[in-house]
Amino acid sequence: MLTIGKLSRATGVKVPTIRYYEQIGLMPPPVRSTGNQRHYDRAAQDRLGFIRHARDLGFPLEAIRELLGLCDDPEGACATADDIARRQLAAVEARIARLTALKSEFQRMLAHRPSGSAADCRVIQVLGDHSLCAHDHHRAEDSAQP
Amino acid sequence: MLTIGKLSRATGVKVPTIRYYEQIGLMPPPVRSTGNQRHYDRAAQDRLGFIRHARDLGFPLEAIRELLGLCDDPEGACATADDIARRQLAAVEARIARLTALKSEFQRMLAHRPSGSAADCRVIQVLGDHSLCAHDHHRAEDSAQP
DNA sequence: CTTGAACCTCTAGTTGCTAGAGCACTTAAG
DNA sequence: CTTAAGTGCTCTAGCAACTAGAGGTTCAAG
Repeated sequence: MLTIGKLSRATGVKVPTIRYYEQIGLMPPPVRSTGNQRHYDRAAQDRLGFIRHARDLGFPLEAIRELLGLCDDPEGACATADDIARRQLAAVEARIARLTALKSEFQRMLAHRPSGSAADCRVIQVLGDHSLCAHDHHRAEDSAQP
Repeated sequence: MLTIGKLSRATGVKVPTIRYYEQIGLMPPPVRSTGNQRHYDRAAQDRLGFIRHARDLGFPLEAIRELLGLCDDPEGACATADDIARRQLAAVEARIARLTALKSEFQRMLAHRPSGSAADCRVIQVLGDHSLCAHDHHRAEDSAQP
C-alpha cells in the first residue's frame, strides 16, 4: 500500500496530476486511511504506469480512457486498440513532417548572420515575408497534441 | 481598409483569433467605423501576417511579442531575434527526436497483428509494460508548443 | 510529544484559441 | 426606401492537461 507521494515517485506522475486523474475518472478513487489519506495498491500502480506510458507516447487522455476501457473488458476487440494506435501514428508522422520543415527554416534563417540592426535581420525578414520561405508551412491539421 | 472578415481571409487568421490578438495586445486596436466596426490598414495586415507566419513556425505568442517589439524599435539588437529563433530551433529538434522514437514504437506495436482479444494485444502489452519498450520515451522538456 | 514533511480540499491560473448568446450594422435586391 | 442576408459587435464560458497556491490536517521520526 503506497501513499500518493510514493506512488508518484514510483511512476513519475506528479502528485497533483494523480489527483487530477482521479477527479476526471481516469483513476478510480483509492481506499483512504483513517486520516483520509489515499492508499494505492499494486493494481493502481499498474494502471497509473499504463497511463503515464501512454501519455509519454502522446496518447490524449480520451484515447487512454478508451484503452483502459478495453483492458477492463479484455475480450473486447483488439482492433480498436490497434485503430487508436494507428491514428496516433498518423498524427505523429504528420507532426514530424511539419517540424522537419520548420527546422530547416530556422536553420536557413540562422545561417545568415545578423548584420547589426533588426531592420535587415534575416529572422524578421523571413517572418515578415512569406515569399522568402522555402517551405509550405501552412497549418495542416495539426491539432493533435503529440 | 479591410473589415475584420476580409483581413481574416487575406491572412488566414480566423476572426475571433484576430480579436483575441487585439485583446492580449498583440495587435493594436484598429480604427472603427461610425458603426463601431474595425477597419484595418496595410500595416495591420502585414503585422498580422507576420504573427501568422511566426505562429506557423511554432513561436509562442510571447516570443512573437518580443519579435514585434524588435521590429517596432528596428535599431535594437538583432542578436535577440537570433536568440529567439535559436531557442525555437532547439525546441523543434528535441521534439523531432522524441517523436521519431514514438513513431518507431507505434510501428513496432502495430507490426504485431492482433490475435483477437485485448488480453494479448500488443498495443496494450507495450503500454502496460515499460520493459517491452525499445526506446526511452521519458518526457524530456517538451513543453514548447511546436 | 513535538516538529516538519507529507497529505488534504478547493479555487484559480496557464496557452491559444474556439463556441455560443444575443445583439447592431451594412449592403444588395426588390 | 425597405428588408433580409450576411457581417459585425461584446461578453462569457469552454477545451486540454495540467500547475500553483492558500489554508488546513495527518503522519512518522526523534
